[in-house]
Amino acid sequence: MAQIDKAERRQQILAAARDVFAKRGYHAAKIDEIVAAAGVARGTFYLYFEDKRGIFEEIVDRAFARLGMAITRVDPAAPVEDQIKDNIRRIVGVLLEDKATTKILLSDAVGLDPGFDRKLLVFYEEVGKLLRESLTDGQALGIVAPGDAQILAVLAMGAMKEILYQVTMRDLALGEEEIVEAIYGFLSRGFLRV
Amino acid sequence: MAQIDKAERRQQILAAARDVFAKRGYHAAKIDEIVAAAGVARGTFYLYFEDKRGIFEEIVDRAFARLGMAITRVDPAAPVEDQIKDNIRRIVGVLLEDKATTKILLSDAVGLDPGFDRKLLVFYEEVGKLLRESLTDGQALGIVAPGDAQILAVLAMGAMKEILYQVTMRDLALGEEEIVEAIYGFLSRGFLRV
DNA sequence: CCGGCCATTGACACCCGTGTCAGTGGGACC
DNA sequence: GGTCCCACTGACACGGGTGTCAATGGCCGG
Repeated sequence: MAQIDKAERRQQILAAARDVFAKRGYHAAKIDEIVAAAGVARGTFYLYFEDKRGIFEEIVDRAFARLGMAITRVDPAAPVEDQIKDNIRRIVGVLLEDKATTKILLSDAVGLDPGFDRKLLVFYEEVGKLLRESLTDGQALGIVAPGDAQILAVLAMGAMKEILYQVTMRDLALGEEEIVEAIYGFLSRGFLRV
Repeated sequence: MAQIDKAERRQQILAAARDVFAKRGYHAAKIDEIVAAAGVARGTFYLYFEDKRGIFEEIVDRAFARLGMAITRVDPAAPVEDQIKDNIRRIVGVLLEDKATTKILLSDAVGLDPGFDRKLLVFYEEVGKLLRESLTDGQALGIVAPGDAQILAVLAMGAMKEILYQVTMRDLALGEEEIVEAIYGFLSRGFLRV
């Protein structure tokens, strides 16, 4: 076995774990399958990661970090349409770029155990807070419909999560820009025209 | 131990299992804890249910059945607002009435394993089909915004799932009617008023 | 060429939870 | 009161997956 840079080996195991978790789900993913996929022995895994839970958590944390980077605050003083669309575009981009990780985030990490549930809720709460504040600003300017900004934020996040969940789990053949436009249109105007 | 009607005993174990699954999540829920909660011995459990997976599946199937009953087709010839609101109201009602089961549906059953994922997707696909058809009807009549009805259906379901997920997992103090109105307003008109 | 270091290996022991099954007891019917 | 039946019991064996650790070997500096 060729000597490999430590960081690179870590990366290699991380990528294998991501693929196996995405394919099997957290519990059905066995360490033996991960190390086989990484082309490494069982013991090596434990040199680089605490345990199964640890590596899974790292995958999720990195994904959240990437997602967090993609989201920026909307300035309600400037025209909002492009700002909103850009946010949606970046989020969709990050999630479709690595579908294995997205499946892990939206499916495997859900309902793992109470501890992990809390981690997810905290992340969504942070994103929700940002969104809520933007909505509240918008309401003050009259460009966002009145109503509980907290609920609106949750509904908006849910819509996005679901379309990306469906695109990831079934292979809905949708282009990125098509998804972005659909989300934007839905969030901004809903669908009734009575 | 008093003799009990068989159906009642089954029910008793089912209820205990529901509570334990909701509290711990699927994998952390041990048969021993379920039977303890039911006040029954380990062996008895296996007289009534195939195995852990079996009882979990039954809980989910029953929940889906109840949910399915709550949803009715929207007749686009008649005024739609009340029909839509009634559907939302019934769905929200069913899910908030038994939060333990709702938590199981929206959290524990997600990403359990590929088999269960398929079951969930099939259910959402059925609901989505109904919704999609209603939306297509509405588009023909010009009362629903143009656009891919499939995507709109997914976005609408996602918004509902998320608000109910949040209400169930954190205890957002929201009244049922408040939730119904918020969902309806969001689905029908979105939130931008530019 | 040699010695030491360190990443890597994989067989193994331990753990924990599941599902089983031979035994128990209480109610019902005779 | 006796006997049969069946729901119920819970100790146990089995399986399989995890994390460990003593052994290995290749690279590098001397």
